[in-house]
Amino acid sequence: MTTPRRAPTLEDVARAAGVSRATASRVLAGTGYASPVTRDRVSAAAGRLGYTPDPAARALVRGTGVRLVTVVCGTSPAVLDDPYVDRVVGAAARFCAPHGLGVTLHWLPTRDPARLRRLAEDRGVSGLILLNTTAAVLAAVPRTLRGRVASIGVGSPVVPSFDVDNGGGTAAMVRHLYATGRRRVAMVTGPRWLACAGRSVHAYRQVMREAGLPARLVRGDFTVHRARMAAREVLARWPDTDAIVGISDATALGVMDRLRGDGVQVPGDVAVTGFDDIPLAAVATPALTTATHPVAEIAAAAANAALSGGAVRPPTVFPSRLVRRLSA
Amino acid sequence: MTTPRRAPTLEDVARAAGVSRATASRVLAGTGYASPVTRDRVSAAAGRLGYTPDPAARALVRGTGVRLVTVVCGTSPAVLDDPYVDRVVGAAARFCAPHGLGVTLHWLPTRDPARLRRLAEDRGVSGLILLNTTAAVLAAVPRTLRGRVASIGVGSPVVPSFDVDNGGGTAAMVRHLYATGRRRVAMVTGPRWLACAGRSVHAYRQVMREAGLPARLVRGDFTVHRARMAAREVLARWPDTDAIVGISDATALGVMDRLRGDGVQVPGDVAVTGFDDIPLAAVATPALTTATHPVAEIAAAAANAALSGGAVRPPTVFPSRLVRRLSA
DNA sequence: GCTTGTGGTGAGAGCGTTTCCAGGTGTGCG
DNA sequence: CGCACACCTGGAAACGCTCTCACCACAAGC
Repeated sequence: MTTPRRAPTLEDVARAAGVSRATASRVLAGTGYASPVTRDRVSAAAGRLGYTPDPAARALVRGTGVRLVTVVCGTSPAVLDDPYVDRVVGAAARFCAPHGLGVTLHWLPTRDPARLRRLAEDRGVSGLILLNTTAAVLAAVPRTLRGRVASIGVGSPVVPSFDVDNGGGTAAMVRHLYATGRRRVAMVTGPRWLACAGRSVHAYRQVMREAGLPARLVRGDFTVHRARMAAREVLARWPDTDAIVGISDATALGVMDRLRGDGVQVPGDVAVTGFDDIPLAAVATPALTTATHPVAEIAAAAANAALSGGAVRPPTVFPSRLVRRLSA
Repeated sequence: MTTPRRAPTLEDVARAAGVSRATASRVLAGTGYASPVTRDRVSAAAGRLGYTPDPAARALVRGTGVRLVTVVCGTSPAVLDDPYVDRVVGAAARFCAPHGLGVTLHWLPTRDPARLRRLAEDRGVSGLILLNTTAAVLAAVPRTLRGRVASIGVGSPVVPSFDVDNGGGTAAMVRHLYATGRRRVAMVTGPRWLACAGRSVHAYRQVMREAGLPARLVRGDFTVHRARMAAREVLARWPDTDAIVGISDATALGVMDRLRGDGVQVPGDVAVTGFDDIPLAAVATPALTTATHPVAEIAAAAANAALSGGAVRPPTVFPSRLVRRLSA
């Protein structure tokens, strides 16, 4: 009877190549000296045996941790239920797989950013992606974490940050509405403390101001439920509204649902736009005009930054492209 | 100047409690003997120091791995892009976080299930969740993996499996259509090789047969794009169709979009139903009648099974509840 | 008295890796 | 020739944890 086929260790590779463990390690890591012939023999042996380094042993000796944590800031753990979070986690997991690193999800109360310290001290954590942070949270990032954190959605001078060009996308959207004759354009936003929402709102305000038009803002929270109520509020306050900019596709879909319920024609009476270009935007009624949001690319870039600990550069902004469909 | 606050180790806890490392380990793990007073002292010390065991060290010595891999079977890596996969990964990540385990994503070619062996031999892997598997893939699960695998979506005698009650949900749906007067009910399915799709189709066939009605089946693939084409095909082949059962909400939404484009009234001319109850189902036009699908619960249960290595029991079936809205 | 348990404890090995350090060779140069 | 210096290698010490094993004290049984 054969043994249950233990995974090959560095020791096995070294023995097969006729060198010491230290040498094998050096060759495989590509650090330090190694003669060409040893190099070949070691890599050959490793290939033949199908060697993969044990991430646990490696993490232990390097003191480097074994998982990437996606930290979602918010007022309650319910923020973890957002499909957006799942997309980020999925993309991060895809990125981390080749490194033998897993991904984990964690809720951080916005009111108590000090809890970040726990994560900073956890030896299992090799990097953090901060989602939906605030300036306060970013300020609470302990020094020991510098180089292991990346932020998605809010820029920072001390943490590498990544996001879609909310401002540019929203500005283009509002201009598009203007170009198609809309003048009484309202916006359903997200929570005020979210920076990405802030940038969108800012862009909206700016374009409207440039056009000499007043801003019409109603707060939402990214859920379709809240968006429905917001739509009603918009029409109650400004009955002549002829366009509503949703901060996200879910928001826009909620708005359209409400308008339809009230017998308002889209885009005939009121044009509606979203942001994100989720797959279902194309099959909404009418098909939703929106702007792209490369979530997966952004998450991968953030994961990379959180793991490679590069220098802090100005926030990386991913372009957003207008997708014109029927709703506006 | 203080040192950068190294995370406390078991050694530190032991010293603080005045016992040996071995004893501290026993107390914290709850294994073996320990007098009540020692127990108290150790737990107190651990609490005071904020001790968390290093997952890497623990995995190393226990030979237990450090991440849970979500294996998605399919013909191309594109299967990883399915939002459903992200939801499973997100839920698994939430479940694994307290254990210090990360989650990773991996594509397994349906044609080449032997590649599972690589994962089985990877010491970094402590458990596997198989998604969209086939009987062939399940048969290829190496013995060394028994007790560390769970399957979502397809049952197996050797692997604990979990899924929503596709059959029951679909049967209830078809009966609902029948009860509301629909007699010429078609179905847009998923790929034939997917077991979950098979169960839905089977249930549909059975209910139709019991009612003495012929089955009308068109294959889809869970994308809205394919669903649109499938809808057209349905109407081309059976112009008198008065209801279409979608295998998923995305499918149903695609179907509705096509019907609308063709000037067919929903639910006036044709009723349409989905499956999953995604948030956007409620804001579709018309609001989509569908069945619930507790993805997060299922994923958590599967993660638990893959990690705890319990005995193989008959597949665990999570109930699906009918959600009646306007489309049927 | 001596054995046999049984509850409680600590010394120490070992998990697989990286890395420091102490050697070796050889080559070039004074 | 002697010495520096580059190149190459292996021994061994960590990293933080679990777990086997040996040990000690005490009680019960012959």
